[in-house]
Amino acid sequence: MLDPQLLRQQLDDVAKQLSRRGFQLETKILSELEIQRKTLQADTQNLQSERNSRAKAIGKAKAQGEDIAPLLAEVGTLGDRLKKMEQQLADVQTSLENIQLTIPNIPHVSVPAGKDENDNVEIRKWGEPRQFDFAIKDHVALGEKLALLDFATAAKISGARFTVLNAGLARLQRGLTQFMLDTHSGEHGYTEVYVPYLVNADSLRGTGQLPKFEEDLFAEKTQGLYLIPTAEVPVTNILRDTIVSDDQLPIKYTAHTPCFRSEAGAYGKDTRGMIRQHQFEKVEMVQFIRASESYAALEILTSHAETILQKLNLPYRVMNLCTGDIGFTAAKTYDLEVWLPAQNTYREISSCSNFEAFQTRRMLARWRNPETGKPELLHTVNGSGLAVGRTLVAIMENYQQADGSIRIPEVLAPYMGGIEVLKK
RNA sequence: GGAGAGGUGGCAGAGUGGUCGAAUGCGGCGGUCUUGAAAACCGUUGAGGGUUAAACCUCCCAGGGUUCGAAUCCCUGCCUCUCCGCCA
Repeated sequence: MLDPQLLRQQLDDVAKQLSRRGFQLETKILSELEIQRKTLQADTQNLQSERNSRAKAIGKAKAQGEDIAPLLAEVGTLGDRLKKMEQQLADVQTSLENIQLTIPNIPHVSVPAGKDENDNVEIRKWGEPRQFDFAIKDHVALGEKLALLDFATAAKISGARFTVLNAGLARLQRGLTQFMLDTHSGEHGYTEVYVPYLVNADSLRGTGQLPKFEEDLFAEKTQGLYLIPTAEVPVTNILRDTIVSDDQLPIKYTAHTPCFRSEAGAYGKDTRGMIRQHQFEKVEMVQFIRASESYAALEILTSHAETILQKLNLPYRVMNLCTGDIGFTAAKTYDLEVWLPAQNTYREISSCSNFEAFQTRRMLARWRNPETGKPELLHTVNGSGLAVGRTLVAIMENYQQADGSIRIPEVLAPYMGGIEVLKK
């Protein structure tokens, strides 16, 4: 959510900045509602004030044993009028809020202008794609040949966009997850947390998935909960409705969770293999930070995700997403794209964003500034570190050998119980 | 699943229809005293809106209701705790 003050005072400027990302702000409706709100609120408060003073007078008179009947008569229909006006005000405020909840974040000045992913700007590249002297296979062919990847069985159990991992590959996924968590908690200073995978609507509203993106979620019917699309939701909501002290900052969490996405808008996209699944594993990093430090934190957090790719020796590039491609809640996003030889291209494996106060305003996540003594909104920065399923794909394809076997990256050796190669 | 208790400020905990946004204690902050510290004492200390500043308004889990007036009464929901049963 954007700052309501900003929407009141600099509506046209906000509209202009939002147009950079192709969003058209309904300035007319907003300013009309805002005028209504203002007058209604002032009138309502005046009536409330009158009610309060009259009620107090009655109380006082009664305490002194005076006859309160004439005072009661004076009050007349004030209560009813007030009730009506309060209702009107609430309606206007609800309308305003409903609009505000669907307005995306303002892109940071350093976000390049552009329409779609083709306009994203490459910031840097790391590693050399390996030259193969044999005909390479994609992860599906590799995995099925080794009997490690089983889409048919997953389809029988659940349907499309699921997979069953077998034996060494299942272990590799577990090892990868462990490796990522160990690196972030051990070397990057994050606190590991374990969180619920089912969350309520308030949490999803807090991080911005609701109300706009309900169709992307899996809903659980009996309790009205939702399966998390990312650990960002439960982890960020740890600080919802909380004021932390200055000496607790920055707060840095890492968590591993499965993620569940309906992929409603992705029919026919990435149908082969485990690139786009309804269920996948991800390790997430989340930072809560003072406003003045959030852009520096974004750079550092991005480097934490890069560290994982570097340790795994997987070539990648860093993209600065353009105004047309950044997510609804983000002010700036770097995507990390890993080299997939079978697709002969780079594919997204991590997304690192600064949300500024967009989420914390919805969540009321604040810190107390010791200089003013007042609570201020925190900024949130988060990123995948990394998407485990896609990392698995990248390892399979990049570490494949001529005989169809797959080497295990050296850093994962401690997690593999002596397995050095996945083979028949 | 059955039975009961309860949700109040950073924490603990009073308040059960009217000068209550809320006693008191602890904690925090400022000060006095002290060479310094502790102790003691004095003062101060919730959030949001609004205003140049004030006035003023809202918030005692959430949402409804009763009333001139609700933290306090009624209804619904959520959450927590205790006991019994079941159970990874």
